[in-house]
Amino acid sequence: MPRPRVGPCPPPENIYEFSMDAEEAQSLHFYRKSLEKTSPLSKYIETEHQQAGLFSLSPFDASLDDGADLQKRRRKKCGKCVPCLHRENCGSCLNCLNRRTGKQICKLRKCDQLKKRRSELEVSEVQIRLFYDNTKGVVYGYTVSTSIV
DNA sequence: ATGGACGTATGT
DNA sequence: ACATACGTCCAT
Repeated sequence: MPRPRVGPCPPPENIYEFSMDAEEAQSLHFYRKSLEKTSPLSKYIETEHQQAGLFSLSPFDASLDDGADLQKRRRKKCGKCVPCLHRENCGSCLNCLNRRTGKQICKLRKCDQLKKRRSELEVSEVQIRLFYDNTKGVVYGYTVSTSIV
């Protein structure tokens, strides 16, 4: 795998944008994972790619790992909504008062995403940006983002 | 519909 | 090992 250029900007090669469904995105992710296992340098290079911002570290991208039990894996708080930004437990909601047996986060801190049933969330498509050099036919990296309807 | 209990995934 | 809190089941 080629080395990415380090820095805040993507390398000046072509950027190819397209969308794929979640299943295709998983295949791409598995392919990347298999490359990591077969190349001794791959882990190091992967880190460089991440530092260069070429691979998405978004929660959804992480969730593409091991897609077999995607449905079973616990979701994580988004970290950006108002409830997530609350640092302190209110101490007076039912969840706070029932902390020991209830094992639930303070109601004021409950992430907006996690309030929804998983069945209410539908990933419509996955946007991919490929960074590549078409003179060499080399892909330097990609980013992944999802849209949810 | 709402809340309580609990197993256990997840991160440290 | 331990704390947190998600997912699920059950009662109301």
